[in-house]
Amino acid sequence: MKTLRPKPAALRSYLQRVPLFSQCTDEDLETLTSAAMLLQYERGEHGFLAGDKACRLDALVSGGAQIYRTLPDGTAKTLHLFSPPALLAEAAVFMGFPYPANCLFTEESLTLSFPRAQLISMVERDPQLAWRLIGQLYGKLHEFTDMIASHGHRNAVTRVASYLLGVVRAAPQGDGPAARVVLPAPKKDIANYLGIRPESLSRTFAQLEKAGAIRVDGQAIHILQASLLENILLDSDPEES
Amino acid sequence: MKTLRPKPAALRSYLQRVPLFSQCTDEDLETLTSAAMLLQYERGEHGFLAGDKACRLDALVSGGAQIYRTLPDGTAKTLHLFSPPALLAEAAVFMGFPYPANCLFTEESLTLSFPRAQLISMVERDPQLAWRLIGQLYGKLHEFTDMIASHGHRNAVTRVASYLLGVVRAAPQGDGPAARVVLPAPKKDIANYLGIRPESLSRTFAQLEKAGAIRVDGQAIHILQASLLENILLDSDPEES
DNA sequence: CGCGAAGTTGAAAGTTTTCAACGAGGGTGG
DNA sequence: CCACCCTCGTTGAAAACTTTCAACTTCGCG
Repeated sequence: MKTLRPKPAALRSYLQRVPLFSQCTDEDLETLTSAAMLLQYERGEHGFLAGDKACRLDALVSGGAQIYRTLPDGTAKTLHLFSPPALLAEAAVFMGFPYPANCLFTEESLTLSFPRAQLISMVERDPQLAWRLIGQLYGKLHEFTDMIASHGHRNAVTRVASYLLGVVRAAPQGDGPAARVVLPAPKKDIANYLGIRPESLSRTFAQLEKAGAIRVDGQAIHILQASLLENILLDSDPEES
Repeated sequence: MKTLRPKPAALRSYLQRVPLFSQCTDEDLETLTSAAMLLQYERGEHGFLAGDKACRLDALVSGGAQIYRTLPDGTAKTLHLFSPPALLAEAAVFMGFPYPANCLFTEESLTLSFPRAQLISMVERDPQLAWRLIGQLYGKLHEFTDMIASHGHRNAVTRVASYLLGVVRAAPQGDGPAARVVLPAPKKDIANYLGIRPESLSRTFAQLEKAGAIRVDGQAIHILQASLLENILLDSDPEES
């Protein structure tokens, strides 16, 4: 982890990409800019560990991160995959609780880091900001809801199809003939996130590729026929060619 | 669904059991009491459906409820099982979004129902209340986190053990020699919540019973040896007798 | 008393995991 | 600049697990 010293203007431009602060008053932005730090993390480095005191809020502005938890039997379960812009563990930070899980950067990343005390006082002064925070939490709750629902899918093919469709929907690219999805983490982490083994994910990709629904090119997945994926969700027996 | 007309004093006593409002000022409690409705639902009745406009907040004060979503293939997935006291879909209500899932009462239940507009203005007047709301959302986020993590458990036995331990921990009863857990819904719904078939849950209970870890008595589960369950979580090979 | 929903149990079928081996890619050090 | 190593990803075959299908029992309720 390295602390960068960017020009205030650059810092300000990063700041405006963070959804929570995008509509702040100039005064608040000024305060934030003066106290925020721009941090650089290597791939494989940890942002925080479960149990750490949450005294700073990190906003991911570039790169990628994952939140994972270590289960009693020693294995790890990925709870969340983040692409920028995203807030990391904002709920724990605002509540002043220790982090409930670990944060690992899956690529070289940049984060904006804000001291908790300052955020608290800003929220207390500005009801608008409180509502936006509640909105953030709602959004995350909704994501988790979707994730749990998708774990209900019977087999691996369905879960993967559901995941791919979810990502293309969230991506800003045209979903026309051949949308492209770049996986936000190595495939083994995607597999863990989806609740299957890396081998199963590999086989599932191969199967979808053979069916003509996608084309796999390293971490990039080309969606050739979204309709095929959608059919898999509708009926788990899409009579593959 | 039937609207009851309780005495204000009774209504007030229900109100104080709702965590979000337990520390409200007398004035706020007065306002809430005058606008709140006490509703009675039958087992099998719906509180709301996905897509409905969330214009009231329901607090479960007795009985039981489940939140479930219908997947594209027509099957249902239970996302949450509620025992009183609990708030139902508070995030959607405060954000003014339509409900993202369905609410079904698993037993005859009583809820306190508050009009959204009133809650919003109360939160805006009272920063303390806003923080408690954020705390509520944090709590729910945390629950979902645990749930997703528990879906990471390899086999059904481990998931069930994890679930049982989670419930005893949340229950106020002594966890001494033989704690007792009453399932908050029929076993088929518990199974769905855990992401397994009812048959598998039945077999798993039988297995745990044979191992001497629990005793199943209808919807009541006696935890005979919590340590056995904990061992299952630590190592998925607890050399069963 | 009898019906229907819920739960249990058995055996076969289907899926995923596990174990193992191999190939490709990136980074490091000689 | 190349060899080496380690991680990641892929593929195969066997093992383990869950689901499915079906029959039967239990329980609650009219």
